[in-house]
Amino acid sequence: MALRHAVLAALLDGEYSGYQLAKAFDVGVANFWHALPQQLYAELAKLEKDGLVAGRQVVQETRPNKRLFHVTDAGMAELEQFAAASAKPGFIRDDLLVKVQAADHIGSGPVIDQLDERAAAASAKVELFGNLLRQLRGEMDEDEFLLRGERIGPYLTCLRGLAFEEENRDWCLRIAALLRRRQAVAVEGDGA
Amino acid sequence: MALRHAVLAALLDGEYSGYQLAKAFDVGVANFWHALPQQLYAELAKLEKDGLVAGRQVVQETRPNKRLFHVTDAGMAELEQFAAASAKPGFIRDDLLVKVQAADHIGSGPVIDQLDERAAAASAKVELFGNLLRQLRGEMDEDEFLLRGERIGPYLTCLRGLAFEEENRDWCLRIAALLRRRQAVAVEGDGA
DNA sequence: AGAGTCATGTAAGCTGTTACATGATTCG
DNA sequence: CGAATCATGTAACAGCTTACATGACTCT
Repeated sequence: MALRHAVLAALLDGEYSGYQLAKAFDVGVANFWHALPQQLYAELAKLEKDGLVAGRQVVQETRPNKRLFHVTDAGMAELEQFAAASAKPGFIRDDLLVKVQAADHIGSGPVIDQLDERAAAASAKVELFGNLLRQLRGEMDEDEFLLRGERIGPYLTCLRGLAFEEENRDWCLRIAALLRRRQAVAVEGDGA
Repeated sequence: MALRHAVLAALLDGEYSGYQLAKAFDVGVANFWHALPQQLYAELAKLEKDGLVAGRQVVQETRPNKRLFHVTDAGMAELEQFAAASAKPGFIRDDLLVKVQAADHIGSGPVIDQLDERAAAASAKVELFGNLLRQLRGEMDEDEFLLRGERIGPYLTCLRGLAFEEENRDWCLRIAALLRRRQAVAVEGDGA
């Protein structure tokens, strides 16, 4: 059970519909977990069946009706139990790393392009996370907020996401530049 | 197909048995992908059936016989095609982040312990990766090696792994310290 | 008029994890 | 003499991704 607890943790911030959760777990944000809408609808159904979340129907006029979910007492207990259990280490698993690993045995051109793309995507996320952090802490400065803020969970995971994307961006740019320089060196070598 | 290409990329460095690959893809190293032994044996069987790798039997006297695999021409073509296809972004997916996200709604004690553990594990990996990098570049200094070294793929992915684990360690230590301070502040508040 | 958003799912297939199974050798 | 290493798998299950399906409303 993996997504299960991520959904419960997300619902701590208030009531959300499947659709709203889907946006939060989407490519754009995904500061502490990632999942597709289908998975979320399925997981919410299971969570409700197990009594860990409860939903209430909200009738809308100009929009389709929706169901807003919140965590039940049983859900809180489940989360607490999860938090106490030992966590397995999280791993990097990234296609782009595989390509870089192979880059000197295959054509590095396409890999360089993808490093550039990824760097741009990472930059965008850095900015996004920066904005999100500013929004979460509001008027307070960071130290003050972290010590006395009421809901710091999302802020902390967002900090991790920010650091991750910054590293990502820097690494991609560095490796792209390097592979380009190596291409140039290889051509020189051919000429001599 | 995900693991598939990771295995092909790993086999670019030479011949490996399933067992040896399993160690490389294990918790300890896993600088660009992670997988369990069972998965690797299964994947190698599939890759061989598809003609992307070929194995040769090595008879040993004091040890069980083993099969060493290498990438075929078809395998290289497959890798090249993979490298050209656009990569989907890699996501963070980590139990510990979920726990931190929920930390201010549940008991933060167990979470703090796990942050400490994770920081220690990350430190160990930082050292491991540092050694690996030194070993890979040998006598050369880094810039020289990166520009003119023959096989830099593993070095580059290891750099990414190193940066990731350093971030991981720093974040865990920072958050653990913070949550402890908040516990102290909360107690003060109760007393007042 | 077409694209995007709101809103919710089903079904099939692929990938990854957990548990189980075996057996000799080497190291402490 | 017990634990770890070498060496290879099978079987069952859980989790994730891709493709498909529907329909009204809003913005450009």
